[in-house]
Amino acid sequence: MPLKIYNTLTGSVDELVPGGTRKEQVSDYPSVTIYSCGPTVYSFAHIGNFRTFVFNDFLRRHLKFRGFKVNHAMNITDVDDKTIAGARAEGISLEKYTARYTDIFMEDLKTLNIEPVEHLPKATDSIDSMIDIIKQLHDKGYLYEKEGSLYFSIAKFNGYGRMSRLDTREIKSGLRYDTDSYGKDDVRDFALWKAPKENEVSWETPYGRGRPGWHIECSAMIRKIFGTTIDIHTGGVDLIFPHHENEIAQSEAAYGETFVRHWIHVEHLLVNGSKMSKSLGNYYTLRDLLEKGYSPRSIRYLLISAHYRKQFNFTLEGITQADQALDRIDNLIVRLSDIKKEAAPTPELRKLADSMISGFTDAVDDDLNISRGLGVFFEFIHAVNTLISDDKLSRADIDAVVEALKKLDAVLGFIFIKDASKADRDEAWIESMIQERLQAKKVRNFARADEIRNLLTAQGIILEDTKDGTRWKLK
RNA sequence: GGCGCCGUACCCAAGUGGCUAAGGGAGAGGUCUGCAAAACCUUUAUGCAGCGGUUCGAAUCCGCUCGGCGCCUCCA
Repeated sequence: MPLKIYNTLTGSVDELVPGGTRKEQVSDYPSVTIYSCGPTVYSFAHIGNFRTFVFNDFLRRHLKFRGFKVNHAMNITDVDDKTIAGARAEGISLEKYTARYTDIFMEDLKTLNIEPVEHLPKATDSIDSMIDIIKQLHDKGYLYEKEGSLYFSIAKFNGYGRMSRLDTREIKSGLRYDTDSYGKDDVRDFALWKAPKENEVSWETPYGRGRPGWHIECSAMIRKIFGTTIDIHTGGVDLIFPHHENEIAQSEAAYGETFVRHWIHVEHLLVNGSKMSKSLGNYYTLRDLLEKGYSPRSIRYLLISAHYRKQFNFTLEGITQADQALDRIDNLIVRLSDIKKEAAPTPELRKLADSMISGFTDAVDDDLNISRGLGVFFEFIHAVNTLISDDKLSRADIDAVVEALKKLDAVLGFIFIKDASKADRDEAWIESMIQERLQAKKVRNFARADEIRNLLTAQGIILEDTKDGTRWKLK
């Protein structure tokens, strides 16, 4: 079964064909080239931003799981109005200012168990490629200059607005003007290169001093890193227009070849029914949530668990529910490791594990339907639990389950990461308390047994009495 | 005003023409237990916002109505 993903450009669920030519074997394909719109490093990213980044990670992990090679770039926007304003407000250099938020962002990615991508270019390192685009556009007559800024003329580009289906629309009249729209020939024309303002960073170019417009950096980096048409470009839905539409226009006008084959856009995270955004102030940063005691693992689970093309209402209760779902996974692992029976492996289990993996793969291959995939996974957990309860599994079966879980975790990235480690606790002491309690129970000194249990509970340690003994876990 | 998406149980969420409407949380019952807790098992929608229509057959297609959201402006 081929891997199919919704393509914003065509408006349909299309098979992913890296390199543009269909092959017999997945291994015959060239690396899947992916570009993801990254953050503007002017402050902390919020959890809505991370929905997209977690999605990017899920996508690349699934591609690798399916046997594709992946070559993935994500940009860091380190020069724009907000970063310039932020640096100025603190009286430090733009570099120093953006380095701080870049570091924070990278830490947050790591916290969420997001894999590093192959390329992490900064806008300010790609100025030469931007100038090349401008040169091409200049030579081909797509740009004009107004008051020292260079604009792209969308009227000259055939097919502008194809992806956002904007071409038939009228931009609503009476919209407020932003400072850049001043003097443009068409309101939709966009700045490629902005005239320098006083005390602002700027670069020298053959077309005058200035700094990059927003859209050009992505086109420039893609050109610089991948050279030609790439397979996948991802970002939030809010970038479809105008950002991605403008990228297409300037890249295809400059180089005369298809820019991106497959556009993938992630829907918004909502809070109380409206879009989470900095300007509305209704946002949580990752660090806000960690301070409240929620685990990165639960947050990753929550963000990944809803289908990427559906708006998702974010709630704290949702994180708690995610946490409970993860408990169910953890409990399976604990019960497995407690199996004592020695016997030959159960063929039934191997079959169960294989069909779980293929069911999961089919679900995720179908436009990354993670919700269905998780359903398959939890049905498997249920089935294995039943086998354990019926005493049908032996120690020889543990590996088959763990192996299957590891395969899944290569895609999900939340099964085997641990937040609070048992090793952080004084295990020997806990074990001794458990032994003392068992002794007390034996001589029917239940008051002492309960006292010990309460003492441990107060420290966040939960005792589980099973017929094979007592085990403990952290709350 | 233009374009688009969504409305499935107490909550979250799959399913987009055809067996008994996945899965997670919560609730209820059970197993285990000195009692608990935890864990596991069982269970919870004759119905899929409402009303019409198409069809042998619709949550799924079409129309209308109601409700919510997004984009059209910096934004993941």
